[in-house]
Amino acid sequence: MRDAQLGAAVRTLRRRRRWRQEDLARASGVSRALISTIESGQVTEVRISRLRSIARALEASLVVEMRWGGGALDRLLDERHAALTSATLSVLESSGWAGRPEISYSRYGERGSIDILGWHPATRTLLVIENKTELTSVEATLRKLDEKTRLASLIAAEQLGWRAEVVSRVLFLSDTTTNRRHVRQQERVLSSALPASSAMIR
DNA sequence: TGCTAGGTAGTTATGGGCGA
DNA sequence: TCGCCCATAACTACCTAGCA
Repeated sequence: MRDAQLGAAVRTLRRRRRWRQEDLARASGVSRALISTIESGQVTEVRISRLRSIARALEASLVVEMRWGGGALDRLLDERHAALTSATLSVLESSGWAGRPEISYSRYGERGSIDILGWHPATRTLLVIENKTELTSVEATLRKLDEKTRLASLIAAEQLGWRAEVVSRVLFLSDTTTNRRHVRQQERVLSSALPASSAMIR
């Protein structure tokens, strides 16, 4: 949808309710000036969170999709993830662990892929590693990591013949300002679920 | 309802300091 | 050297007020 179309959609839905811009502004918690800006098609400087509030007030939903170079964006995102996976494998292997990337599974209706499965033969320890270039949702990440940790010993035994006595888990994040901020904001949840810091793990 | 000016609060990038 | 924290400057989104 183009910017002008988005503005027109907001206006149409607003008028359908017989609301003035003032009414929509109050319902969505933004200023009337912003409603006017959006309806005139100048959406580029408006935050997505504001557009979502307005859509919610109109009982509509906002779907944001980023496109670039056909399927090139997916490939680029994969490249960043692959680079992080590669770096993680290097750290793992230099510490005497074996590592297998992208172990897919489908069990009990749960399906997905373990980013890296680490194995330490001497201690029969299995390490479930989750790599994130961007930490968007801590809850979703921890939920998925729990699922993978729960299934890891079964998957490792079936697919790799690794019979573990201990299963642990690690979350690797790209070192970005945004990730650091998210970690600070969700510190209590993260430190409760993953108590060991980078230095301790190393 | 559209538009603008001026002001403000929040966000982000960057760099430096400190301890392990 | 690395990880972490913090201060700061620059930038941006959004507001109010006011006029057409």
